[in-house]
Amino acid sequence: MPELPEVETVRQGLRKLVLNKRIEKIVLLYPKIVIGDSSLFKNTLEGLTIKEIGRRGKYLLFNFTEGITMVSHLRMEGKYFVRNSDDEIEKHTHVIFKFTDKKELRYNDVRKFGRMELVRTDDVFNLKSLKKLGPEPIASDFSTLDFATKLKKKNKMIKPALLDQTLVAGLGNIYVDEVLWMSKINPQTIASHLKEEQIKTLHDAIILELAKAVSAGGTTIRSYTNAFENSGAFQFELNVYGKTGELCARCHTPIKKIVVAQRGTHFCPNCQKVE
DNA sequence: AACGGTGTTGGATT
DNA sequence: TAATCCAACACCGT
Repeated sequence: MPELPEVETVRQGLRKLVLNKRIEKIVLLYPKIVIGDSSLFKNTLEGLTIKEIGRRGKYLLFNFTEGITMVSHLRMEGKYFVRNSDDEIEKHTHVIFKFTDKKELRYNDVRKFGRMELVRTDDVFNLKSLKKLGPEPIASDFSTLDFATKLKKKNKMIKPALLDQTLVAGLGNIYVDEVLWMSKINPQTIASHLKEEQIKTLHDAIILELAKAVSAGGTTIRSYTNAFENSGAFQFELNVYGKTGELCARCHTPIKKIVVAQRGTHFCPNCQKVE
């Protein structure tokens, strides 16, 4: 499911739903979702209150009282929603955060790939997974110059380079295909071969596209919903992802799908020529 | 009905 | 060090 726009939309919904709620009890139906000692996870969180919910890249950061943070990654299909404590437990619910007001936050994940982990709030950005993240894709953090310098050193195709989160945080398979189409860059172009002008275009497309997707509440392909269980609307703005065989909006050439770095990759063979 | 593909990440391998 | 491959899991469409 979720790339940066979806995670951000989930974050905004969760803030409205669970901020300042106190956890009375944690129920772990599938403890493997938790990284580290699951009893410690449970014992630590019981009694704490959710004070803020942040985001870094595709990671949600739940800040609790007592200087504790839960780092949560939804991976492919993780989702959070709120239920009453007497509502039936759905099939793929794995973690339940029961609040003192008889509401509960439930973590649901069909594929069980998502993970959550407790760390001291002061140590969050020392986590290996967060430490490696590149800048947030907003103009104030994401410098064109720095992006260009790093790309010139990458002896790797641009698509996997953008997916690995170190050049810029938050892009996944959908938005990478979209921003490359926007920038007329072939996904198999070696990053170091990109021209100055293309890098600038790509940089700006990343910022703009992700901002637009956040405004639209993210992209729902099959299962993504936000914390209120609403779908996003950005799927209607996509130009290449899932459009195999449909005509390119710019030049009317059929969109092609290939595999690049083990990921399905959609592009226009006419607009996005290899450099 | 079996098989390949699915929005992600990180550990193993080279 | 860095690039590449693949497992973790369940479901869906062909």
